Amino acid sequence: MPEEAHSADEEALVDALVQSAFVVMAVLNKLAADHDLSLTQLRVLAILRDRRLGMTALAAYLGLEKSTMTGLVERAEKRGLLQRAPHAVDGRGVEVFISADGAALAARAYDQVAAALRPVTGKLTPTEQRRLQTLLARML
Amino acid sequence: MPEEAHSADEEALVDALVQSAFVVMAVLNKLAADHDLSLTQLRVLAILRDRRLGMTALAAYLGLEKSTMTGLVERAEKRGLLQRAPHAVDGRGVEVFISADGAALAARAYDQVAAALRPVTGKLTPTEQRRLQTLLARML
DNA sequence: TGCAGATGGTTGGTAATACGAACTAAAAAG
DNA sequence: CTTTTTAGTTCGTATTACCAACCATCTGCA
Repeated sequence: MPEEAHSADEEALVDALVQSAFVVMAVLNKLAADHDLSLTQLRVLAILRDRRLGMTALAAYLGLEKSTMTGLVERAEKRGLLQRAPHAVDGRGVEVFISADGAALAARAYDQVAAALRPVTGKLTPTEQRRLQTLLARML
Repeated sequence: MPEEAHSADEEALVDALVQSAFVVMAVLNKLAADHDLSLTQLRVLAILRDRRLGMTALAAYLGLEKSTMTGLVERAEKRGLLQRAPHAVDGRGVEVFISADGAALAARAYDQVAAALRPVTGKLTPTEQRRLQTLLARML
């Protein structure tokens, strides 16, 4: 028994969204791999581009358990992409923030994402691109 | 040095695409987890909904190494979601195909994806939804 | 026909990801 | 000043995924 009836239109939209998600993810994944990063690590760098966060907050952003973060951050720190420092006020807390190397890598990766997606986005005219962007923005 | 200059428009579109990809992925991931599946396993089920494939072909669809497939398919088979049979003609080959249970689960999951995305897609009017779908389809 | 090379899969080893449960230390609440 | 909550880490486990090495079979070609 289906959860709920759905129209052909809805089906088409869901398909399109899922498919485009996989395309984007494939690009991100490959790009991350080129830099010897996992997708998650790339996400961490992206998140910390303009923020400093504690482990728990970071985990929340990513939708992961905090216990997962320890190793993740540890490895990134060992590679000099992130840094950890005890929280100024809260004696338990740790603040994670991006290093210069990490920021540079994040910036480079960002450009590469745009470049890698250009063949895809390029199939639309500039007007269409703006319309697509607007629709997606409205949806999120 | 940036790979290539990019406009503010392009940046906005890339951001929107990436963000929507993560939203969709989060939905898929959670949904898969609800069924005790990984995202990859869910993908396998989706792919095999209307096909039988060999291990190598399946790996190609997923963009993974064939050695990765062995364990993946093995576990899914053990759970009765997939089946394996020697290829009729090619003595080396294995054909992987979905079982009745697997198909049922895939169908259920599909409905749930649509349902889970409804709060998101629902932010657009039906007309906008159609336009979005059209634009995404043109792009892919 | 017969053998060299290509192809399909598995195996084994390794690293990373992610979870949950249990634990320490510090902070907040009472 | 206890009790409880919160922040992070540690430990054990399963899964994902890769690579290299490895059979078995199949294909091309001499």
